[in-house]
Amino acid sequence: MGGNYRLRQLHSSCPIPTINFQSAKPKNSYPSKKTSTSQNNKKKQNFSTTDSDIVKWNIAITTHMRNGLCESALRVFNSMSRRSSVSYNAMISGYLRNHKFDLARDLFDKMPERDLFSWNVMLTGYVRNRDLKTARALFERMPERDIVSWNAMLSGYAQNGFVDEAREIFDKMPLKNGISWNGLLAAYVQNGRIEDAKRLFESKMDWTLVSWNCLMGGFVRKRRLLDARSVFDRMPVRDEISWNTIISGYAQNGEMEEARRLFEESPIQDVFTWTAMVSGYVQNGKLDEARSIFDRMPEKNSVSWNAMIAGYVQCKRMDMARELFEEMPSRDASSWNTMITGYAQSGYIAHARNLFDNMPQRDSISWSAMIAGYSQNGCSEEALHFFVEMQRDCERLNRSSFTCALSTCSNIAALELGRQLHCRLVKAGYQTGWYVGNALLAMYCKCGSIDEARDAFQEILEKDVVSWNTMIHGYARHGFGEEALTVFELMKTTGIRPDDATMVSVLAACSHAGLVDQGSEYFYSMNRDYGITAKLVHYTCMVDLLGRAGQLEEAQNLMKNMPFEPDAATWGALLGASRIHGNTELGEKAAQIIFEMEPHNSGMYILLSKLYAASGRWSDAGKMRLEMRNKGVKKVPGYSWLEVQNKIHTFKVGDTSHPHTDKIYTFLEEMDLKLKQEGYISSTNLVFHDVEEEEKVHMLKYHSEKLAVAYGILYIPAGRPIRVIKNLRVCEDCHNAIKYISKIVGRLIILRDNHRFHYFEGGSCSCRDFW
DNA sequence: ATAGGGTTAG
Repeated sequence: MGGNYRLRQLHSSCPIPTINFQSAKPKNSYPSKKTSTSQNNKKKQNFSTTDSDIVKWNIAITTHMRNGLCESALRVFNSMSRRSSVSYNAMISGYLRNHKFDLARDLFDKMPERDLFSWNVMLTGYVRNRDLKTARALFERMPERDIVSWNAMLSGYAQNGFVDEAREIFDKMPLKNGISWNGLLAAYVQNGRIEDAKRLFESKMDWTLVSWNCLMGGFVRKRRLLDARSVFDRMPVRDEISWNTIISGYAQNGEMEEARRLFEESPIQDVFTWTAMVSGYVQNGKLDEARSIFDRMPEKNSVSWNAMIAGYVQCKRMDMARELFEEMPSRDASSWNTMITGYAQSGYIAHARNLFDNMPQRDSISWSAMIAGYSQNGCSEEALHFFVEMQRDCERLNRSSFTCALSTCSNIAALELGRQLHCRLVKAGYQTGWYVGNALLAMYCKCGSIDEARDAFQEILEKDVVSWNTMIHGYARHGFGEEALTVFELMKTTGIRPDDATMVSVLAACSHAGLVDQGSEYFYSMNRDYGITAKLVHYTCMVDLLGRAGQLEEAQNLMKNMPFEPDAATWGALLGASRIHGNTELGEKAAQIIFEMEPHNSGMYILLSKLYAASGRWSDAGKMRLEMRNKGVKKVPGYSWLEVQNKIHTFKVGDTSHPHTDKIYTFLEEMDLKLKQEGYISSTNLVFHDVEEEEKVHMLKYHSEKLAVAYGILYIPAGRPIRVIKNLRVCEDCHNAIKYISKIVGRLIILRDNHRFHYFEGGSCSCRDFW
């Protein structure tokens, strides 16, 4: 590289022959500060450099570097006959500013005499490069340190989630200033340790305005509005940021009236204030109010446009979103990403792909949006392909792309990839901090590794309500109702208030574990103990709980008497219960109502036709299928997939496209014999009657989950669990067969369907056949 | 002339 070569020359050929400054001077390249003619004359006369000349050249270097012109800066540097350490420092700092880390380090290593500035510049370089280990080593090697060095080290730790290390530095510093105090405060706030932040704040007076804002922002992020407000009220001085923080706090929490009142009271409304209001209304589903504010904004930037677009996207009004997207003056990556997400989640994956291909600059969010889109649309192979490409494309995953990637792993249940991400996350120093812990926890839950989920949960230092909810929900979905309730009891002792989401998980846990009485008790305790008003979703949980336990009468009574109109999910719970307990009449009634609510819900047709088939009403079952065809309802195709050696293998019904198809089918044929010996009978009455008996058996045999399980048994080493994911609910016959298979092959088979986890082991399933 | 911090909207 030219730059390196020239540097080497520079250092090996000292002293450099004096050159004519005038001719080497780049045109218009340095500040036209007045220079006395006498000095210039003197310079010309004896070809020597004065100190004030060096200063001028140094300024030139800095100017070039600030404009991103590293080459020009280097040219100036090379042309100098004498250099001070400032010249070197300016070069090093400039290289770092322009992300040329290696050049900076080379020059630092080669410079003749390093002063405190040089060390501090380099220290910051390592910190910015997030190489805390090397930064610390350099810090220890420094011949002397001043408060700048200490603060740089402190903030390095703080920004990368090493709160305890930051605290260590803070405690060791011989001298602290406002920056040091605020650095530690921000470390706590950014890493979610709001209680520590609060304690620190109370330990001293005379905080700067920024620190007041910082603490208030921390409370807002934790949704502790009362605490945030008390900080706001106690602040000795307020700036725009203080007002904007509290206003957006209220807006994000749906308290729009208070937000509006403060908006009017605020001395200044800037683009932040206005946008906070717009997004507040958007987040509370009040699109018209949001739009009217948006239209009245005196000044908009891309964030404001994006907030409004996101509002339309949320309501799946992609036409309106598109209109604004086309109309906005300058789109940033976020605008594109919002649209991509919107299209992908509305099922327009091709539209999403089109935008993705055409956007000027993709970031990790764009990739994640496509991956999530593909996996939600059942295209897990494309999802995985994009995932691998993303890692290649993004040179460094940042904290939020890690979180996105983790949630992608959760969606497609790619446990191995998730584990790898976990390792890379630790290496990058991101294992703690906002959201990352919860994302890891959720990943392990959804990927079906409840033990690793528990470990991840225990590693979260300051568990928030989301952490607890995720853990409880995870246990519930895995069928570990008792464990879920134990965690819930533990949560109550920590002083974290359960919220309505907690209670959904708790009720679901009772439901999956068949704990009717306990579930009812929890349901009544919601309001009594925690002041939580039961929402429709809680009633639906109760219908599910009672229904599964066979108390269909009670379930119906609850639906009649509850203060809400049942929605499709409520009726769905009743339908599921009717199916389990063979009550065709009730199931039919529920299904009819769901048809009216969701005429294109293919799952319901299939569930109902199975219900008919199960009770031998073949013609009704056939009618359902015909009606489905007439109405143009498309059946969502069933997929199952599993991860083997970092690859996702996807199967659909009767799939023969897999390279190991022959082995899989041979295995299943052999398994068939063994199954029969074990007493398994294929429940052929569960498929449509107008299929020939022989074909029926065939269809059942080749369901996607069976193919995936077979592949797993063949290619996953003995002793390891086989984890299969299905995008729909597991077929009843397959469920039955897999129970037997688990016994015959002596393997643990973990199946995630779109409702819960099934642990097949030794001939039985953790769902106890209720799902 | 060169080095350190933090807060608000998508």
